[in-house]
Amino acid sequence: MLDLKWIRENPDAFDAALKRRGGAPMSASVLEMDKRHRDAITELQSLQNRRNEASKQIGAVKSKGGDAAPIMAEVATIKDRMTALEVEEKKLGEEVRGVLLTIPNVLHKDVPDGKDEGANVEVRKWGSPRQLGFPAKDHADLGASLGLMDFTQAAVMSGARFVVLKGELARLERAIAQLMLDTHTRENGYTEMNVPLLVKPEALYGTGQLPKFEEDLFKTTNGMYLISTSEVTLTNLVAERIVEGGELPMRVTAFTPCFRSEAGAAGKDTKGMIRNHQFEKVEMVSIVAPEESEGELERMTKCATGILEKLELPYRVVALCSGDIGFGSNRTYDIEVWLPGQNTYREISSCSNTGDFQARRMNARFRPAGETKGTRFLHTLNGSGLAVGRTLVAILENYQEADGSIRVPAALKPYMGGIEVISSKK
RNA sequence: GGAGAGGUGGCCGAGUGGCUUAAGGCGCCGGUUUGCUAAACCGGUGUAUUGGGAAACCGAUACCGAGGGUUCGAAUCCCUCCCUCUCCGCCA
Repeated sequence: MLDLKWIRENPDAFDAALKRRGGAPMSASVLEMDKRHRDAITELQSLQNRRNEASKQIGAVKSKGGDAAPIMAEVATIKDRMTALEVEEKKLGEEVRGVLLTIPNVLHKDVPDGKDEGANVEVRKWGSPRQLGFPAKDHADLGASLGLMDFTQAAVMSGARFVVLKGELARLERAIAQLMLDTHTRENGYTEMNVPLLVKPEALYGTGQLPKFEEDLFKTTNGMYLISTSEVTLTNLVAERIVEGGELPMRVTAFTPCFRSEAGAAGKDTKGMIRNHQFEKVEMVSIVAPEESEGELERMTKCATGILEKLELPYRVVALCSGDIGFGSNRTYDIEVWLPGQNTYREISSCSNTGDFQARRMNARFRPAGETKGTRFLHTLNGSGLAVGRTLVAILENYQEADGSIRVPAALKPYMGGIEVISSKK
């Protein structure tokens, strides 16, 4: 959510920011609504002031045995106006907030302009695709021929976009998550958390999935939602809180399932486990002071790419352009891993700085160290570290051998109980 | 799910309709005293919105779990909901 005061003082910059996102100017309508709201507040407060004074007089007069009827009559005359104003003020306030909740974050000045993902800019590249010397298979074919990846039976119980992993592949997924968590907790300063997978709508308003992207989520019959990413729960750890400055930076990570309806993705990535309704992800969230967030984004991106380097998987880092960047983010780096089966780089992580955008929605503030009064909004960042399912895909495709077996990456061997090669059980 | 007890500022805790602009204490900040520390004493100490001001600041309004209601006036009375604790039942 944007700062209404900032919009008041910088209407032109606000409209320019909307334009970069491909939106129409809104400053005039927002400020008009804001003006009506504030006028209502001002009038209501002056009436409340008069009522409070009159009520005190009534008490004083009555205690002396006098006649308070004239003053009571005066209060009665302003009562109707007050009731109406209360209703109006509330309605106008909700109207303003409702509009603010649908406005995307202001982009960082260095975000490249562009209409869609075609305009994203490659920032750096690491490793080079291995020369296989035979035609690459994709992960779905590899998994099926190993007898350890079953989409058919998953569809029987759950429908499309689900998978059943078996034996060494199930273990491999667990091993990948272990490596990621161990790396982030031991080397990168993150604290491991175990968080809820079901949340109230408020939590999703806080991180920005609601109100605009409800169709991407699974909703339960009692009005809760399955999380689409543990960014939601990890970031909401500071919701409605005032954090002491000395506690910053807060770095938290979690390994959780994620649930997405993939409403707008019909026909996209229908084969394999690239785009499933349920997948596992290790997420990183950093809560920092405003001055630190730009540096933290670079740091977090390196924490994510560090995993790919441990796994010796070639990747590139891409700066998202204005047309491709997420609603709440002011700047995003996508990390794309090389997939021989698709002969291309595919997204495996997305690291975003949301500035104070989510913090405003969540009312997440901090008191700078050494200051006793006053609070400021925190800055929040989130990044996948990494998508575990897609990492498994990348390992299958990059470590495949001509006979369809999979070598276990060196970094994962300690987590695989000595297994060096995953081969067909047929 | 059943029965009971609760939810008041950073923390503890008083407060059953108007001398409460939420007592008192702890903590924290500043000051006095002091060779230093401690103690003692004095003063200060929330959040948000709104109005005024260039600003430091000054005024107003709201906030005692949340939302409604009664009343000239609500932390206090009424209704609904949420959460916590204890016991019982069920359960991984």
